Amino acid sequence: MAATLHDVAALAGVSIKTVSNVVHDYQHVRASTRERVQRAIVELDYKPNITARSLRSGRTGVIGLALPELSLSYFAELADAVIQAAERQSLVVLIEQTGRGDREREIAMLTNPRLQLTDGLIFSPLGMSQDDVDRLNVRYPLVVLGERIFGGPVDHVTMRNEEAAQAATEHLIRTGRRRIAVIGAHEGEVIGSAALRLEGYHRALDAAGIPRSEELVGYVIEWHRLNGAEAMRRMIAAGVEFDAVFGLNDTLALGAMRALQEAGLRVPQDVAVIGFDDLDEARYSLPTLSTVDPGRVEIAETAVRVLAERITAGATSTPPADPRAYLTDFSVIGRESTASV
Amino acid sequence: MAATLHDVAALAGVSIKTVSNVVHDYQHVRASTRERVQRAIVELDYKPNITARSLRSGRTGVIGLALPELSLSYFAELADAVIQAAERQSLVVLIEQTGRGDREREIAMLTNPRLQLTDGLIFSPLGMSQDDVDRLNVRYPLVVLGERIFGGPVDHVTMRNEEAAQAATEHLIRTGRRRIAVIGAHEGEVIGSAALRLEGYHRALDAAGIPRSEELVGYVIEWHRLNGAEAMRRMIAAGVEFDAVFGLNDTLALGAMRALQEAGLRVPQDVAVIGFDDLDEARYSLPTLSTVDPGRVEIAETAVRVLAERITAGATSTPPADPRAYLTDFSVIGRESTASV
DNA sequence: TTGAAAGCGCTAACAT
DNA sequence: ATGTTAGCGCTTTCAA
Repeated sequence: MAATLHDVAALAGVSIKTVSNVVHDYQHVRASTRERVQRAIVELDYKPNITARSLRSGRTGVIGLALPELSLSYFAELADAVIQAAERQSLVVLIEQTGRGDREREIAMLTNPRLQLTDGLIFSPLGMSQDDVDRLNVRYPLVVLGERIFGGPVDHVTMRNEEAAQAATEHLIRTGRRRIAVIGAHEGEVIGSAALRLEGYHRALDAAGIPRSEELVGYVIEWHRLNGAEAMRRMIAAGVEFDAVFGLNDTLALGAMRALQEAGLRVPQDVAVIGFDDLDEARYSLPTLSTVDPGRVEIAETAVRVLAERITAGATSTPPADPRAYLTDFSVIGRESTASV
Repeated sequence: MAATLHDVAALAGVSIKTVSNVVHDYQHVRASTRERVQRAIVELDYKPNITARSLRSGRTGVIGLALPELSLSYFAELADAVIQAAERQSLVVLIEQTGRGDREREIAMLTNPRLQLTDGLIFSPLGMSQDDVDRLNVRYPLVVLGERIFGGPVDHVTMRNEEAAQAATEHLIRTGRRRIAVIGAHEGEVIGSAALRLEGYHRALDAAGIPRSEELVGYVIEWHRLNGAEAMRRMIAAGVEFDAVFGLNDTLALGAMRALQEAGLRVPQDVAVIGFDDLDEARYSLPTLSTVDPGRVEIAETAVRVLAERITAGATSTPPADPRAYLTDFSVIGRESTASV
């Protein structure tokens, strides 16, 4: 059995309060007493019981991170960043997976009793929508990521989807491209990353005086390589002419690039390609993929910081009286796939 | 403030024991009483306090997973599998990252107080070695993954590296290849995945009567795409002749494939390529990458099951008196990169 | 400067 | 079938 405060107190010949004082670096402890206690702590290899401490304090030092799936590279890299940011705040991260856009599971996650020993939650929904905004009315600190829900009763951290997508498209236009295909649109969807990024794409076209063309929009169901490749193949097969492709995320762009190469089209000579996300693998494809860094690390750091602040602020009121929205900076990263030819 | 057992008991006009009985589906509760209690539970929205329960029971329902980094696809996919397996056992997973082979951090992780509210740990070291085997003598349930340490005092789950690598090489030989390069060896290393897989490669050559050739071994420092591409480029630049490449993991193989294509070599016509790991992305490269599925899902499931068993068995003795080793089944997955030409 | 003691919310042994 | 009660190990008044 592990040593407790009582064991240490008994060995040092003091009360548990004194041991507790020493453990917490309380100032008013006589030096000799402190030393005696410290020796006992070392001798018994005493470690405070975090569960007991949590029961008293109501804090566990654990935050939850609910995301779709770690197999999706974007979320794996996001989780990496969140864990690192949490570590700097002496917090530890418990990860729950909600699946690829499973609305029901996402809603259920918000009341998951497994989150009980968590001080707060960073939540990245993929299936919920604006209609579900009331579900965010939870009694614990919550920070929401992404662009499924805006204006909720909780803090929100997200990227500048529209502006970043516009910048990516402008990057293509700047290299002289005019027939710019976009891969990854969601049929009839008006919320979420797909809709916002598509809107940014349209704005860039409009600003440049390039007419919009429905045949240049590639629709997909999911944002995986396969879908990107299939949408691209369909467009090629339909005889659509284009000189550039904007993949609404890197994975789609990589899939599209594969389809282009299969069809004998050279990247970037015949077709320039740009993605979105700045995944690790965008740096290693052939050719390397130009993309947009949407500020993933900043998103993680902001989310953890804001959550930690709400936790520290205590249960004054949850949801908070002053929910805030945070937007991260983005940057376009030019690589081989959009190099001038 | 959240409702407690006492609140429910008061409202229902019973003792907390009765409420507890209802919560735990204890049989001997009069139907009318049960219903009254249940109504009170609903009315007060009572949720058992897991921290308090943990303090009593000594269990938290949380297991730790310590791995190098989620940004490394293999570990992201492993974590995904572990979380899913844990969920089936009603366990939740807390993830700690130790970095890319940082021995010190790995050793420190084993005594990390942040793991206190964890019932046990699944540990995937990348920097520790056989010399550190004594460090695994911890006082909590521990399952070790990988091939850095064998014969330790704890349960161990790993893949059949040698046999799987031999099978991958034989797959290449079966398609008529004789000059088989291998990418990813670690200079002077005798333990770990690299050494084991290299040994499997050699065995396959020996069995087929193909002479070993040092010039066909590509050394790298890390197992990333970049290293695979660089090692491949060096070999091509040195004028080494080969008709196949075995990447000691998928990432290396994908990097090597990029270098081959840069050099104008066709895959699989000029050079066949096979990897190791069966990452998601191996299914989407151009050409799709043949690989070995080392049984990642089985590793995760076994690790969680064994850990859960040790936890349930209780603190009879940790380390266990009968540490066991588990080996998973593997399978070679033939895709385009090794298709017959 | 140090100690005594009351809980945090729950489980489980014991009692009725 | 239901109630009483003693802790789990810690923090935190309140006293001394």
